[in-house]
Amino acid sequence: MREQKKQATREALSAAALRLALERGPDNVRVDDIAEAAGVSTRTYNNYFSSREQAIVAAVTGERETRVAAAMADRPDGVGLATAVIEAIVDQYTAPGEPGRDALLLITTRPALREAYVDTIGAIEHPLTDAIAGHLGDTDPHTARVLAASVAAAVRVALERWLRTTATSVTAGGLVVPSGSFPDLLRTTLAPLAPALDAAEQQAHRRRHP
Amino acid sequence: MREQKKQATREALSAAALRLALERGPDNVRVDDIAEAAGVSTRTYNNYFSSREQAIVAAVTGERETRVAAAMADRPDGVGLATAVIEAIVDQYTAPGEPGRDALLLITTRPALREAYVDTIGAIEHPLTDAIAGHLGDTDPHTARVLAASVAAAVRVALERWLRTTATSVTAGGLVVPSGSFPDLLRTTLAPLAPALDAAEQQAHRRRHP
DNA sequence: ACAGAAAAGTGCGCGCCCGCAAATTTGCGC
DNA sequence: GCGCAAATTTGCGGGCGCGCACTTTTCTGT
Repeated sequence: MREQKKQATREALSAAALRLALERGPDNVRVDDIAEAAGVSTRTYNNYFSSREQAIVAAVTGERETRVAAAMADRPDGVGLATAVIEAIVDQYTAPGEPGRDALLLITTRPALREAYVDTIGAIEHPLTDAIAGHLGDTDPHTARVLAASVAAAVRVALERWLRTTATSVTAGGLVVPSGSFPDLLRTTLAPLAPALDAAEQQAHRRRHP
Repeated sequence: MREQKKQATREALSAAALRLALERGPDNVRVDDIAEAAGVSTRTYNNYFSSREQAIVAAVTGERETRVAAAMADRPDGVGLATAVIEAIVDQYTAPGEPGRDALLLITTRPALREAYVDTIGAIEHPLTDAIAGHLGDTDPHTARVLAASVAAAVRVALERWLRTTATSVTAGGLVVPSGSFPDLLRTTLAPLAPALDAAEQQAHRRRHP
């Protein structure tokens, strides 16, 4: 029950942060406002988030770790590791849909928020490590960790590229007009890592059937 | 000449930061002290570094980008890409030697400094990207970028592991007693990425000789 | 139900970060 | 050398981040 309340507070804080940022623009939101809107003290706010940007993007990226873990768990063991990983990640960026469209627009527009958003990608490393380790048979968790970190790095590269190209293509209509879908970009970006994932998988297989 | 003076100021600042941190311990160094020691205003200090930690670790990691670029340039084209990259990186962590031994001890001891130190690894991405792109023939800079980012991520993983294991093995004598050499750990950690580097190299080769 | 422990929230205070605009220094053409 | 433009430095002011000690809330065992 403690845990529940904690998550509730955290969510209230990031929700308030996002709402206020959308209403007045991020630069016109004081930390005090966010804390007050969530009904906690400023100090408590800082116990949850160490920057305004973090609080705002958390409203969008909150349960990504869970979602990644679920997406990996959904892939049956039959499919190759590389495909499983790549498609699990692509899933993350196809589902979001409507609710946070203007939120994403806000984030991708302001440099400070963009940076904070990109930084959140690191959060997928842990679930990815576990999932990959599972596929590899837990024989070498070290390899799983390296591969997960590499995948996260590649996703970051894809995001940066996408943000850079779309930064100039945000039209007056207020809608993002990406030059190509982000899922495609993700697949292209992750492709160079497939050989590494395949090799690890094969080696694990070899180790299981010597 | 402007550029010279700027670099001089930067170096003076990080040198002062490191010296003071070593003398009094990092927590007893005010930003004002660093600025004063370097003969500039506090505000100028903040134009160069956005945190005390950054200034301190910069004294050790300053020209890493240059060194990585040089190490990659030294490898002849004959050697495989994977080997070239791995050995170029290993070079970075075998050469340092004496001058900053106590500095490194300080950095690896304090959590805040450790984090800042680990964060500096991202700086190798750019030179690595260029070098890899060179080896791949500039046909697909995107792939080079992804591979460089992955390598950097792997190095970060190696560092984190090394820091974690050595954190508990710092003895009363004040000397680090790593459980195995860091270069070996680096090679092991980077190994899973070799297939990806090889595959990219082969593909580039195929593209050059269709 | 109650006492004590453990954890979350809070007020205070210090120092740091950084935008802004004015002052100073540097670079360049004459 | 001189003066102008560009770049760098600086002081100021506001807001933020966080350690610390303390209060309040929640959990646990009896």
